[in-house]
Amino acid sequence: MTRRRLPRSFYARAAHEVAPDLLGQVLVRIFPDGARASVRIIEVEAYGPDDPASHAFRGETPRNTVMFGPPGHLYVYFTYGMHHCMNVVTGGTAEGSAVLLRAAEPLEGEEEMVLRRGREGPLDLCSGPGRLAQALAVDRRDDGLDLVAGDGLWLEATPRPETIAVGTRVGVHETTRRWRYWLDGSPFVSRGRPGPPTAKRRIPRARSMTP
DNA sequence: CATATGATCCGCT
DNA sequence: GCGGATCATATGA
Repeated sequence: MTRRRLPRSFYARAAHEVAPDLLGQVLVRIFPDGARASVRIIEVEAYGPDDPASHAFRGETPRNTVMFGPPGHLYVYFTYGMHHCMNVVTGGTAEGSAVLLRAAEPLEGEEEMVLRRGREGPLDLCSGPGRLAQALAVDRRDDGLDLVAGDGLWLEATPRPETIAVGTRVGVHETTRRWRYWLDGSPFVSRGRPGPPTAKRRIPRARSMTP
């Protein structure tokens, strides 16, 4: 199967527009040792400008510098003393918006991911932001990585996915911005369970975003 | 400096 | 469902 890599223009839109379009897209990882893995994006969350839940809300700091750079780069942060989380920078340069990758479905290289995770079973490999980063061996060395022009990690375009569910973000008590999106009914969603979806939509993917 | 906290995960109950 | 692990980061003294 031949797929096109997502172009910079895909990322250069508002986070809450990019987020649902990321669902179903394939994230490809080439590990430092050359092994390959790929996963299908199942769940994401958008973080925009003027968003109190965003790491960028209080301005640029050494940690979130990448968020204020050009779109299409990876923002990786370390949290809870033991987990890494990966984000895709969106919007315009210096806007400070991004989409958190929360869960995915293993496609290729499951053996590699089992090794990195120390756990078996496809449901336990990438179902959660910390798990996903660990399965793909992503850490702060990957902070700032270019998803469009770099090698090692990139996203490939796929046909439009099934129904998208929408809900509130994990750990964010706010009902106005329902910026958590996942593929409805997928068993690969993370266990940060905010309850049932508050809406289901069929979001047509822009023609330029599909092969 | 000191301290509070977190876009989490896991094991146990 | 709950609490512990474990530390970078941000903030205030």
